[in-house]
Amino acid sequence: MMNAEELYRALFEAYGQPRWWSDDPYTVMVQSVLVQNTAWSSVEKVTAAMGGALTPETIRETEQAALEARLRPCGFAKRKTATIFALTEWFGRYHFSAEAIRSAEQAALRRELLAIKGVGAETADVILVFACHKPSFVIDAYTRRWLNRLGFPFSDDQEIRMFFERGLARDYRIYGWYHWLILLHGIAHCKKIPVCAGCVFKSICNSAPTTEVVDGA
DNA sequence: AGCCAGGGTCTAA
DNA sequence: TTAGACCATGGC
Repeated sequence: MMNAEELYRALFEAYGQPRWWSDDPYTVMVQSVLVQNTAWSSVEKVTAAMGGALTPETIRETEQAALEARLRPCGFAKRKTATIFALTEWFGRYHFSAEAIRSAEQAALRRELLAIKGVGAETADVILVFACHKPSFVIDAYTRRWLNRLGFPFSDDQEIRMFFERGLARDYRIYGWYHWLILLHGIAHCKKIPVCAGCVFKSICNSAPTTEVVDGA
């Protein structure tokens, strides 16, 4: 059974150097809410439609009904709008400063984020890693499914968190890259309906077909 | 048609 | 504390 670091190397080997979510912390905050239970293509569509308007200043000046209308393609527009306003207010308490959130204490930031309605563990951890530069491992549906199919007996997210946080250097960049690699792998091979052809983990994956299937057959 | 998409909240037992 | 209903829209 591979450990967290070996799995990382295998993903890196297969997918190469992953990109960062976004260098702009506010973009990370908004998109992490938009993507909840939603296809990434919808997030891109809305983000593109907003043009360069993804700033706290612009969002604060936007009427609630207007923002709802623009977010509609991502689903759950009412709730996501409220959450984005709340997140904006939270960021405002740090004067919309990247440096301010990055110099704050990780545990306090996580508590504050989780106190915002519409922000759960995954969204909070995405913001912690990609916006606040804190090592807080992001566990999403792909992560659970991937580990499960590789045969790990984890029964809850706490055990998954320990597996990664105990096995890796506490470097937020590794956490972010790791999450992005799992995402890339998930999209390519680890959806609910697995695509085993060409998967680097095929030989050790529970969802791999027992009888060999030739690509394209 | 019906399932799926990078979740989160609320409620009942 | 855990499982299930519910939230909404678009793509395939």
